Order: sequence, then structure tokens, then C-alpha cells
Amino acid sequence: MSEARRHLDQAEALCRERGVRLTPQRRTVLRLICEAERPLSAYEILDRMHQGARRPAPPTVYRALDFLLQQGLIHKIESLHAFVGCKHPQHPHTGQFLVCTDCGRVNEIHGRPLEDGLQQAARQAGFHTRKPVVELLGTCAHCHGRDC
Amino acid sequence: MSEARRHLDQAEALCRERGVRLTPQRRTVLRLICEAERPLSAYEILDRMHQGARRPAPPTVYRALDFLLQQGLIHKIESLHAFVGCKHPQHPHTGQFLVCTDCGRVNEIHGRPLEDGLQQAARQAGFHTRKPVVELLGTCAHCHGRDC
DNA sequence: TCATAGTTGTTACATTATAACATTTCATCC
DNA sequence: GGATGAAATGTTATAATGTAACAACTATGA
Ligand SMILES: [Zn+2]
Ligand SMILES: [Zn+2]
Ligand SMILES: [Zn+2]
Ligand SMILES: [Zn+2]
Repeated sequence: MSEARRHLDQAEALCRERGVRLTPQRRTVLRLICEAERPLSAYEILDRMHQGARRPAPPTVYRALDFLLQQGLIHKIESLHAFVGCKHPQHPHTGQFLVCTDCGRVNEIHGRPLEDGLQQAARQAGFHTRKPVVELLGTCAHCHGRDC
Repeated sequence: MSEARRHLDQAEALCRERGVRLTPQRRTVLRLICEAERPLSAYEILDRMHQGARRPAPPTVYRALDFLLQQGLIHKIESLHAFVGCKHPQHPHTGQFLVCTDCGRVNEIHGRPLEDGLQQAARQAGFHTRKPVVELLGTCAHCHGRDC
């Protein structure tokens, strides 16, 4: 079974459990994101949604993206204005990402949501973290030394 | 001496050392950013630049921002599309920020550029970090408990 | 069936950012 | 001082990203 297919089936099951509706539109957006090898922007998704039919208007895709974000099925990469599938959506979480600026691929790191040093600094400042944005931009193993 | 004024003087000195030109336009943009209590978007800066005269076109401010970013005099908060002054521009660095989503204020954390756990995960994946984006969104000490 | 909430369609617009090329200003050399 | 090239700025147009507002449709249960 393909990686993308596994994600979709898992999403289907999660939404059923939670009593929310993974409608065909939302499923299509999730599928396009999961099939892509790199993060897709909202407008790239729009371009891939209309197979023959006319291209939907932006709110269509933004609404589907909002739903998928709320359900923790995708993450937004802020520094790219683009979206990636979450590989472990069972327990919604904020992501930490390695973003390759050469090939565009993104790798989600798992582990404690924030490393202690950072979290401590925040606490000491009396700060209450709600949504950490952690995106390490650089080059991935495949792209080292390549002149791409 | 005001905080903003101190930043400007320091920027002036740094640019002289480095042989780059902190022109009046660039200085104005830096001043507006330093005087603000919260990050300013490029267009907010534009709005504040024209004192009586006509408002400059976007490239004007984006070019100044590019220069100030290159010189490490300001940082961009990716998740806000906005810019803040750097309080320690002597040694250019990437920032780590506590971003209050209530009052809008931003607090730059200093310390090791990345905590060990995170950095190790990246290295293990063969990833070479060039620009970390670390922005903790939440509520600051002042805003806790307030219904703002 | 009917009422209701949730979802989608549609139009228009707001915000953020850049490409391309003309013009001006600045520093340097003669 | 005047020529010259590099840097900075002006200007127009447009690309890319994101949202407000309201109408229409659809699923669902009383
Ligand atoms: Zn995830
Ligand atoms: Zn790569
Ligand atoms: Zn800084
Ligand atoms: Zn606050």
C-alpha cells in the first residue's frame, strides 16, 4: 500500500472516531498534499484540484486546509507558505521541521515538543507557549555537495 | 538616551565599521522599527514613512528591509510577516522569539542558537542547518489572565 | 417534512512581495 | 572639475498569498 494511501485511510478512521466529516473535497486536498514530495502552497493545490472542470475559488481550498489543520492531519510550514501531511496525526501536536531549501523536501522531527533549554527560557520570562513554530532551513543529506 | 536612539547609534557605528551605507531611507526604516512596541509589517512601515509627502512604493521599503536583514540589524518574524529590531546586532545571528499573540510584543531569546536535542536530531538526519526559524507563539507575562 | 447546522459556491477584495527598467546619487579616477 | 561605473532609489506593473461576506446547497435528526 502506498504511503499516501495509508495516510488517507488513517485520516478516514480518525475523522470517523472524532465525529467530523472528511468530505470528498477535504479528502482530495489531503490526498494531493500526501502525494506530493514537497510542501504545496494553497494555490498549487488549487491548480491540481480541477481535473478538466474549472478551477475552484481560493476559499474552497483554504477552508479545506483549515479543517485539516484543526484535525492535525497536516501542518503549515510558515517560512514557505506551504503545507505538508502529518505522519502521526493520532495525537495532534505542533511540528518541528527540517526544511531543505535545495530540493524542497521537509522532514518532520518527533520528540518532546520543545527542548528543555528553550522551554525554560520561555517559562522564566513568564511566557505561556501555545504554538511553537520550529523550522530549520538548510540542506538535507541528499543535497549536500550537489550543486543544485 | 532612548532605547531606539541607542539602537540607531549602534547601527550607525556598525555600518561604518563594515563599510556599508546606512542611508537616510534605511535609517528611517530602522528607526520606525525600533520605535514600535511590536513588529511592523512592510506596509505599516510604508504608511509611517510618508510624512506629508506621497507614500513610497513597496520596493522602497522592501529594499531597505533586505539591507537591514543582511546586516543583522533587524529580524523577520515569519509567522507574523513582520519585522523587529535586533538588540544585539554586533554578531549577526538567527533569532529565537517569544511572540505574544495578545499584545503583539516580541521578546528575543539569546543563548545557543539551537538547543542540543534539536540540533542533534538534525545532524543525525544528515541535515545542515543554515537558518533556524524558532518562534514561540503564546501569551506573555503581562497578558496572562487578562481578557484581552 | 421541516428545521437546523454544516458545507460549498461565488464575488470581490485585502495583504504581502517581486520583476523590470529608468533615473539619480555617490565615490573614484583622470 | 569632469568622466565613469557602481550603488541606491524611483516608478509602474504584476505576482502570490489570504480573507470577508453572502448565497446556495446538503446532510441529519426531530
Ligand atoms: Zn505532525
Ligand atoms: Zn534536499
Ligand atoms: Zn537578534
Ligand atoms: Zn502580551
